[in-house]
Order: sequence, then structure tokens, then C-alpha cells
Amino acid sequence: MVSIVLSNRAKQILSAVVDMYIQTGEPVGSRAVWKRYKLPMSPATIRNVMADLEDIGLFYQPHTSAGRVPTELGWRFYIDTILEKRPLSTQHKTKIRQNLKEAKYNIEQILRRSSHILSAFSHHAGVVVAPKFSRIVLKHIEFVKLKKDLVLAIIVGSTGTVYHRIIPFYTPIDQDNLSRFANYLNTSFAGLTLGEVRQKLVEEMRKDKAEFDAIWRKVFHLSQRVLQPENEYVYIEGTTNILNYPEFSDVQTMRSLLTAFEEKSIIARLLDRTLQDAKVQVFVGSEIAEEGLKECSVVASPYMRGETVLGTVAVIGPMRMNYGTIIPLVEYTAQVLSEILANTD
Amino acid sequence: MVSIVLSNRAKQILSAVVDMYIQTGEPVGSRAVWKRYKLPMSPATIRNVMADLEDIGLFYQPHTSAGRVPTELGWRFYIDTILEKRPLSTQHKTKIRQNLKEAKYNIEQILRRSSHILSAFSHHAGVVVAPKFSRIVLKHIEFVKLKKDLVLAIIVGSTGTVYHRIIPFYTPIDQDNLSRFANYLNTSFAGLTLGEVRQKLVEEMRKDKAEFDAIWRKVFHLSQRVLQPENEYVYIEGTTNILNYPEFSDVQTMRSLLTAFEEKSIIARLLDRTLQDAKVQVFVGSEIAEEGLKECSVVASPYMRGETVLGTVAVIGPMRMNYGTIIPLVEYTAQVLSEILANTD
DNA sequence: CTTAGCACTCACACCTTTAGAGTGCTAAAA
DNA sequence: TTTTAGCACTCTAAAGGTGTGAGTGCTAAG
Repeated sequence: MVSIVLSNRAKQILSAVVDMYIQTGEPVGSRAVWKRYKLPMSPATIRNVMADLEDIGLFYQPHTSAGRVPTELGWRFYIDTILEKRPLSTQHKTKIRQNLKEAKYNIEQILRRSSHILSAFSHHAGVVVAPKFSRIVLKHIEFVKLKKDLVLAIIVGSTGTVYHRIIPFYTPIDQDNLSRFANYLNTSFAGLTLGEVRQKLVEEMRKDKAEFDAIWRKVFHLSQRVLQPENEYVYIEGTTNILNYPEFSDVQTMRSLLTAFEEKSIIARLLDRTLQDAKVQVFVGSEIAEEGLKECSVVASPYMRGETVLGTVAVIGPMRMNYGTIIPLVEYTAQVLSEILANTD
Repeated sequence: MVSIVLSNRAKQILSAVVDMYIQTGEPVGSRAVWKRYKLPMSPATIRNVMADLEDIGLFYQPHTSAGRVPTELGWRFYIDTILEKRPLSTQHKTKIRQNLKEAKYNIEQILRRSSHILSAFSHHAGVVVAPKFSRIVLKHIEFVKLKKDLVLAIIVGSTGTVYHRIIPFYTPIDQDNLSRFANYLNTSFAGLTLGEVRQKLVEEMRKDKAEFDAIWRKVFHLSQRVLQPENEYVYIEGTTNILNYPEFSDVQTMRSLLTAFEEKSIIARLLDRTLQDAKVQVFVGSEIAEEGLKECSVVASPYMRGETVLGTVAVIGPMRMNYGTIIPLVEYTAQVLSEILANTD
């Protein structure tokens, strides 16, 4: 958190410059801001204040005779202390809620739709990170023997997510035994996260080592492989929206941006850190360590099932995004998502 | 097919110009081509021939004092009659084969890897359209009752593809009945495509209408919903490669291109027509009806399981792509894919 | 402390000029 | 008849020069 104290007037001017810069993307001059916002002082006074704000490091001047542009610190300060959120209209809210509820029971589609909504409403890239595999709460597991040495494992999570894996298994075993084992897992571990199940299994195996026969041990091993965490799935939509912003029109910048979007693991890593804190978070510029996204801002919020954080929804765009409307958008989307997931029992 | 007959010399010059244009992307002049390819004639002669080729419509001159650029017709002719394919090196071949075989049993990953390979080797966008749902051959189907009014259906295809669907089902039914029905489907219809299964079910239901009790009919209906075709899945990788090509550096063109890539259904529609013919196909420029891709070329080949065409692999890039190496690349990738899918029984 | 006035700065748009690549045509050579 | 050298011509793109306007900082008066 930045500890800067500003006079009301300075705040007013900061706010006006930021607002105008969000719209135009060009350096904002004193006269322009004066005309536009009808501030009760002359351009000269505004100029003086702007010079002061530049001294503190909130503004930056591309060249001597240009207007001012907010610096990263400027954005940070604006977001933390001045910004007034503009709640979504009830219209928009019902639209979002309905759209997501339409896809009930199909989690993948719900998540895809969420990223679409985020993108369409914000005019930036909309991102949703699917629930982490190891955080999924086990509801049901099933093994199907496909042929002699191939087993299909199906895991149903409490949110309705379904995972399946085909695993080579070179030990002769019949479907009955597999079903019995699945049954054992279902009765003993339903309600735990897959991560926990995995761990408990290791413990069980260690504890009762003596008791187990060879086959049973193999099956334990098999389920270890089934519960191996997998890559996180990331839904991204609206990446082309960034083409509308002149600050990214440089081919070099654009390539690195789009490459970052294409490499979904980068986005997954970036949004991983939002999981710490169950509320909406904003990252500006170099607060984002990820290559290619340092000129961007991210508004992100985790979504949950009950108390458990599952994944993240986010909007990624240029620093000059309209935080006042986008923060509530992200917040609300996460909230609706959490609600929908809570009701899937 | 175009019916144009050219002298050897004209072919040689066409070939040289095309080759040089592939490398530079800029209009090719007579002197440059003469120096580079050491053709046994003077620039003036080359100029004359180039003028002739322009008359036929194979070349185009951006302005009076510029070199020549192949027209769409020019590309078509070149591809159909002059092009010499340059087979992949054994090195590359084993690399591709190994990479794909590594992911055995995980069809999704195999397809994803295929698109990655296509993109990495061609330096353009690599595309793979997953097998069409209704063409999947049924190997195994299973119903799992999740809760009172929710059924999870799992379909395993003969290629190892697994589909799952969660379906609301408001008729009280126990797991036993569901299993019995699944069993019926497995024994009666395994080996048929899902499309066929769907149709047969309708017939069965009609034929024996009288015999069925209410529940049984509901279950029939349920499986109709399960077998509903779903959107085709498309894997695209390397879309950012197009940023390297100056012909797309115009922001407008780029946006429409990237938008087309983001809207995967457009790509699916485009590649749908390749399913007709089980061999590699090339589409140039306006032969592609799809919005935003009219300045591109597509090299596509279906992949199969046995005699059945399943889906398509393709490379999408600028018209001046290196067809000589890309056609064999696409051909080979489709072939390896078909081999791998053939062995999954 | 605020503001009007003014000199000064700098990017950008616009014009002109120039260099160079490439052409088409003509007339000579093969 | 075909090929080639020579040359005038065309057009683009880069380089340089100029003017305009938005915007500043400073100073001195309100």
C-alpha cells in the first residue's frame, strides 16, 4: 500500500486525468481537462498541481510539451484510494446470471461462458482458470476395464466436473475387482479432495503393508496414477480485443502479448497467486512478473465452493482499463459462479 | 483444374519467381531472379517472359515499376503442375512419430501434439479437428446415477476417445436398470458409429413401441439425448506465427484473421469439406469462403481409422507458404495419426 | 494563493527532393 | 526470328525541411 496524502483538489485532478486517459489513451493536458470537467480553477492552477503530481511520481510526461499520463504508481494509488466502483446494473446482472444458469450441469460450458461474459462486457480478454484437479472434492470414482491391459478411470467431482483417464495396467485383473476397489474408494473417501485422497491412500498403503496381496497393491498404485494432478485448464476469450488499443499496436508488443495468451500455462501461473485471498484483486504493470504481460493490468477474483477456493476468473487488458466497471464485473461473475457451484450436490 | 500450357523456360521462371517470393514476400524483379538463379538468359528476356505470364494472369504487378507477384491463379497453377514435393527427412519423421506415440491412449493429447507439431514444423498455424462425434465407433457406454435426477453418461469410442455428459433425468430409476440398459446398448450396438446407434435406437423404439413400459421408453429417450451430436473440437496452435508475415501486419487484416482463429467453429466449417476426399488438399485464397481467411492458404488432409474418415489436420498460413515441404508434413502427420488410431482396439 | 500572459518546446503532419529498383521499348546482335 | 544491350521513364520509399498546434513552465499582477 502506498502512503501518499493528497489534497481534495489534487485527487479531483488525478481522477479527471485518469478518467480522460482511460478514454483517449493519449497524454492529457491541463486545458483539455479544464474544459471537459469544468473544474473550478484555471488551467494554470491545474498545471501547477499536475507538476506536483509528477514530482510525487504519480504522473509521467512523455516529453516536455506533452500532457500527463498516469504512472504505474499513479494507477496503484488511484485504484487503492480514489476509485469509485460503479456496480453493475440489475439488467446486466440478470443477463449474466441467466446465461450461466442456462448451462447447468455442464461445468465446462459454464466456465467457457464465464470467460465469454467477462470478455464481452469488459472489451478485454476474459479468463477463467478451471478448478485445480487436486482441490476437486471426490464425489464418485469408477474404473472400467477396457481391454486386457487398459483401464478407464472416471472421477466425478462434487461440482459436477468429470475427469477421465485411460491408464495402461499390465496386471491381470477382472472388472469385479476393479469395481470393488472403486467401491472402497467411494465409501472411504467421498467428500475429501483428490489431493487428500491421494495422500490418504499412500498412508493406508504404508500402514497396512503387510495385509495387502500383490494385486491389491497394484490397484493402489493404479489409483495413484489416476490421481496424479494434471495441467490446469484455462479458458481465454477475447484476446483479439487488445488489438483495439494503440498502446499495443507495436508488432513486437503484440506478439509477446498474444504468445502469453497462447501459452496458457503462463496465465495459469499468473492467476495462481490470486488463490491466496478470496476477494477481487488488481495487479498493475510490473506487479505482473510474467513475461509479455508487464504492460497490462489484471483484475482477478477467485471463485469457490463453500469455503474452498477452486479457481479464478479474471480480466486482462491494458493498464488504462475502466476499473470502476470491471472490478464489479469480475466480482459478480465470481460470485454467480460460486453460487452455481454451491448448488451442485 | 486450369488448362494452361507453358514452355519449359516459362515454367522455370515461374518457379524461380514463386520461390523467391516465398522467401522475401516482396515483388520479384527480373534482374534479381537472374542473379539469384543463374538462369541461362538475360534479364531482358526474363522480363519479356514475365510480361507474358502477367498477360495470362499468373503474375500481378503492384505498380508499373515494381517486380511481379504470383496471383492466386499463379499459385494454383504452380501447385498443380510445377511444384516438386520435398519429402520430410527421416530424422523429422521419427521425431514426429515418437512425439505422437509418447502420448498413447490419450487421444486429446495426441491431437494437441499433432497441432503443435504442424505449427512448429511449418511456422504457420497448426490445426487439428477432432473426430466428429457422430462418426465415433461405439466401444463401450456406461450410465452412472449421480443423484436422484442426474445421470452421468460415459461413452468410450474405439479410438480411445472418451465423452461424458451429465443429463438431468426426472424419472425415478435405479442404477441396476441403468446398467442393464447400458449392457443392452453395449451388446447390441458396439461396433457401430454413434450416429448409427442413434438411428437404430429410434427404429427399435418405433418398431416395438407396444412392448415397452413407460420407464424403458424414458431410458430410450435419455440415450437419445446422450447421443446428440456436439460441437466439434478444434485444436489450434501457432496462431501468433502469422504476425511474422508483413502481408498481415495491417491491423485490420490481422484482427479478422485472429478473430477467425478464435472462432473455432469457422475453422471447423472450413475443414469440414476436406472430409470428402481422403487425401491431402490445398486451398488458395478466395477458394476459402470463410470470412477473414481469404488471403490465406490451407493445406489439409483427413485422418482415418481404417476406411472411415475421422477428422482433419491442416496448416493455415499466408499464400506464400512453402508448399514443397508443408504438403508432405501435413500428409505425414495425418498418416501417423491414422496409424496410431488404427492400433487402438 | 491564483491566474493571465507569454516565450518556449516538441511531436506530427505535410511537402519536396532524391535514390534506386524495375519496367517497357527500340534497335542491334545472334 | 529470337535474344540482348541500352536507355528513358515510372513509381516507391526514405530522407530532409518547414509549419502548426498543443502543451508546458515561468513571471508578474490580481
